Amino acid sequence: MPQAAPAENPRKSPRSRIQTRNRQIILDAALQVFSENGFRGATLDQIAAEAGLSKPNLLYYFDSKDAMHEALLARLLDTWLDPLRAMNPQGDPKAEIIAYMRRKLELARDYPRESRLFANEILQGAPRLAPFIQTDLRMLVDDKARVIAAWAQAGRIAAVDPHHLIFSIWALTQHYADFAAQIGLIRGAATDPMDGAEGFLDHLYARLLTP
Amino acid sequence: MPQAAPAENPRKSPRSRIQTRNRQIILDAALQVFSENGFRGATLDQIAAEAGLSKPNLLYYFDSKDAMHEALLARLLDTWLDPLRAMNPQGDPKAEIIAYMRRKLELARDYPRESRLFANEILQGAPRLAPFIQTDLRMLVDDKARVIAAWAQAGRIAAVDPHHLIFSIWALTQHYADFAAQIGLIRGAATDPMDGAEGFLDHLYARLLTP
DNA sequence: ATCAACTTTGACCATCCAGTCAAGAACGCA
DNA sequence: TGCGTTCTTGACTGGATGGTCAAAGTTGAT
Repeated sequence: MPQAAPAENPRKSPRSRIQTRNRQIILDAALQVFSENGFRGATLDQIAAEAGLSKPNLLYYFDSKDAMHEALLARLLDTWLDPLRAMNPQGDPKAEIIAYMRRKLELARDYPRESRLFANEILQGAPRLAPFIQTDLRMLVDDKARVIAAWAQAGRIAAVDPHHLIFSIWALTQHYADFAAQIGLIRGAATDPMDGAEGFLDHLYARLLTP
Repeated sequence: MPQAAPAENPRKSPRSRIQTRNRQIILDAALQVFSENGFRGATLDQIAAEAGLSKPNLLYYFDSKDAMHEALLARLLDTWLDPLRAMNPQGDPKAEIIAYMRRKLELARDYPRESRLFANEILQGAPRLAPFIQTDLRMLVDDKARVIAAWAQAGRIAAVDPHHLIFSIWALTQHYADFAAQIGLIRGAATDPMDGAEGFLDHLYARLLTP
């Protein structure tokens, strides 16, 4: 009985140094390839090449292409909600909202591949994220929407639809990651696509929210 | 010599009623499938099923899967620039910009599949649209950016970066088409994802642009 | 040094999928 | 109705691709 039964254990909870290291390398490569080509557009051979490992080796660490994708999404969701969670109902309304926008903009700048992976997923109708969006994300958004509504009610910010406000922050910040190719082609590849974005968005939300 | 030489002519410039009708049916089906699954995720079998035609029949009207995709993008670009083109340098600045935003929002509402097709393309790095974006779109954007800059200079609207202003309009309007799945899951599938969007965006740009 | 467990890979398989082909069906003009 | 042209399709092909397998290489505890 060769290759006894490393089948299940090692992949679920990596223990050895090699395990952790290679799983990390594979996920990085997979993120690169998935975010560039979408799930179906990505091939294991591409990921293997990117990771510098053989294709069967990939499948030693992950049960399937799907498993890699799932692991990436799980890793992503871990940090995706944090910026919104951090919005403090006790803080200054305008400052809190703008700080949230800035954190999202930072995510778009620092993790554009994650943003594109997410965008790809939603574009396809969110087949794998629907459960998460419908529950965790929805509850969080509804919660914060109530906070914003209360701020507006109290006249501490202008009266705006809280949901649309949140959507606008998502749209405006993620646009710089998801549509970077377009921005680069229009403003010239030389200039950083995000140059001036923070100033513009600061100004926009300051204007929008001032009562 | 069977199937003499319908090879080139009929596909380039459809003449018969059947030609026009079936090319149309195929493009509609292809748009549906491409926008749902991306180019690589779409299969000819899916498109054939959606169109109610056999796969070889598809390839009688279009030389390849690529040709269908190209035809769709060409058709899309025909109308994609019009709303921005229509922005009138002689008109009232704020009204012109808001009218442009509204036209884009209408496009997102009426042609969400086209919007997603476009988004898919840009997400993949705009491989097939780069030539168009780098020339036609870029020139148009630069042109209108100058108009907006002049308006700002003259104090007729608030001082904003014209490029970021245009990007913000793209981001905010297309978001409702491209991320419709997410919005639907958060606000409940019952309510129209675009409900309240126009009011919110009107308010946003009115606030942003008032000097 | 030894051995069992862990890691790596070349060769392979089954399926999917874009595209081909030749024969047959439908159309439209005489 | 007859006939050339236009349409349609079942059966097929070649290459890509996700995944398997058994053998070989490596590691680390004793």
